[in-house]
Amino acid sequence: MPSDNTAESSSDQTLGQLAYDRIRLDILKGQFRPGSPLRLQALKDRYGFSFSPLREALNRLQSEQLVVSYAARGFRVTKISTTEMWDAIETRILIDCEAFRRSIRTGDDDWEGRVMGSLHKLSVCFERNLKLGHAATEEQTTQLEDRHRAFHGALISASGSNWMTVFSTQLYNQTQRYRWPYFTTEGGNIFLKQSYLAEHKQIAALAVARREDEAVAMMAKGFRRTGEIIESLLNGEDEVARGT
Amino acid sequence: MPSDNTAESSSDQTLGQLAYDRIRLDILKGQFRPGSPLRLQALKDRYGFSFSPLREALNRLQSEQLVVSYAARGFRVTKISTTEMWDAIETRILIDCEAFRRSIRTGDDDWEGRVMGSLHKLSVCFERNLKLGHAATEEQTTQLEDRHRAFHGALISASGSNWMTVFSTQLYNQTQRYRWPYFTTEGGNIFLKQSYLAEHKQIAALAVARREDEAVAMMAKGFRRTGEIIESLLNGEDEVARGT
DNA sequence: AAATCTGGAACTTTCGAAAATATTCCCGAG
DNA sequence: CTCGGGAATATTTTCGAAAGTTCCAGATTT
Repeated sequence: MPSDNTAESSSDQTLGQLAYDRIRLDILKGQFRPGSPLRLQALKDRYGFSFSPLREALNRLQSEQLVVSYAARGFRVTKISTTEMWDAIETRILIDCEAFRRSIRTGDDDWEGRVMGSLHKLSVCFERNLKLGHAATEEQTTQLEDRHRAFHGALISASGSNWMTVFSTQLYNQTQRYRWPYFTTEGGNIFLKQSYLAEHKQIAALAVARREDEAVAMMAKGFRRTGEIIESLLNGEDEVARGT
Repeated sequence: MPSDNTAESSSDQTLGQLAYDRIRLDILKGQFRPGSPLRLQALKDRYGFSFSPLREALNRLQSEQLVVSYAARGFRVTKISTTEMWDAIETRILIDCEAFRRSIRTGDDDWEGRVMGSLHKLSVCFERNLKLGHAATEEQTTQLEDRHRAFHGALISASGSNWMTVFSTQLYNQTQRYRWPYFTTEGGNIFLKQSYLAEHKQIAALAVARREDEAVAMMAKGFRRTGEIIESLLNGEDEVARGT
């Protein structure tokens, strides 16, 4: 079954690349608790890579703020907290909305195609999940996340700005960290909410209709609403709520 | 002579840290031509670090878009071009202006102090440079750049957003790459233009006067004008103008 | 002459161990 | 009992060499 994401797919990846991909995914999925140390020996045992590629991966993740390092004391998963989450969300609104605006203004047929195409793939997946009525398997959730990411990528893919794309991706990664732990719960799984899919359909419709302000406003609202859902769930937990 | 920047200064840096700092600085100063390969042996000879710390540094720089890597073919300095420059400038305007706005709205006495203090240090340096009337030494230019960076950092230092700060720094680095090569030329050295200092003084004045819109507008205008100066100089050169 | 092999040099990437640095734990002094 | 001191242990960081790729030039074939 062919993969969904737009990976570069060249068969010649270095081990460092692979290690980077796998560790990043595991952090995004919360396999390592935020704030916990990433010991090299443990990573070696887990993935089978040796020190060099692991170090390579960790250094890159450090620049992307998924990992922090302390001189001679190794690496840790970056902590999470509601203030950190809101910072990521509000900054993403700043970036994505501007990139979205530009795309709506200058996007051509190809862009519209990407938007509607990725929306369709998201919908298919989404409805399968809705029909299930409960938390899906890990693999299904992964696919849903991938397609959700692809859809948001498509929306801003005609911005013409490389930097906005890079930053958007980085912030998407951050927010995914907050979403993922709740995909197993009823109330927290946004992919189980009918309204969430409807909202995305409407954003796409407004986009191709070139109704810029409405589209952008709806996107921003969606980001904030997701934040509120997560926040209410986070407040129910001890460990994270008082994130130092 | 104590350093100007707000480095963490702890005496215990790893070699990887050091290598990262030095290579980054050399890229920003154009010591390596954009697009040129960064061979490990050459870097080892130049800095005296061995492969591991060098690799560490290069991987981090890759995440910050200062170098690109090709699997099993090593690292290169990322290319420059006018379109890349304008993307960095416009994205920086988006980020910095929002962060500036927030700082003006919520900044306290400490923030005002940082703004006026860093402005003063910049002015002193600037005027010494102006008095010289010609291109300064490398060391003087470095100090000027450091203080210029510190001033812009101070302006947005009360934004409350970690992400905006991170992105702003990254974009500042990019734009510095374009400025630096022209510090040795009469027409291109912005630090030799009286108006450039006056503008910065005015931005600071408007900021502490909480005249938000005017301050932000002037900042954006300044960024764009610098871009135009660089662009006109770049067009005079072959190699860079047709950046693929 | 154009295109395709092939061998070796130049580099990059990876490994495993040595060196350097932090952390833990135990013990004795106050 | 509490508080350092200091060896023993755990971990990170760095090194140099081995393994694996790419690149290039020259020979060989179409």
